[in-house]
Amino acid sequence: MAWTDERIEKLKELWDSGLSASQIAKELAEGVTRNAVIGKAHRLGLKSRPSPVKSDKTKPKAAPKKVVKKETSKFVTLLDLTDRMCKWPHGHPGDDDFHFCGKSSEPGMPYCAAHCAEAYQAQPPRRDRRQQQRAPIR
DNA sequence: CCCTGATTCGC
DNA sequence: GCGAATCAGG
Repeated sequence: MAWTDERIEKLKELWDSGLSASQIAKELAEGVTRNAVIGKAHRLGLKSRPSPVKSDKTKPKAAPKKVVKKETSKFVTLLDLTDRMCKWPHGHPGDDDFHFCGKSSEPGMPYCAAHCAEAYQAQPPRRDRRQQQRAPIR
């Protein structure tokens, strides 16, 4: 697929319109991918516009932030866990305060007694729950 | 995971 | 010159 003058014209037009490369690719169709669009746009010298990535690394990054953090991680992290530690999670994975309970687990159990109780509650039967709520006779 | 444009490199 | 693959960030 060659870049005819028509296509190039349209490309410029759409690009200037602020459409994204993928949008333009869809618009032009004909087996044109966004990569093709971007590649051509570059060759044509079309600017980079609100390009998310590159741009400038103008990052003075001078925000001391007053007493940043505690360097001594007091949390039980995934790496700290041994098999006799309670693996009950606190927080969300990925958060830097994500950690585990870490207390001694019950023998053979992944959690401490308290968290075993949390984890292993039997779910009340979903069917046949109808009569449970009935007021005691008499 | 979805998206963005940028770059590289074999064709 | 072209664009898929890859990269790098949102």
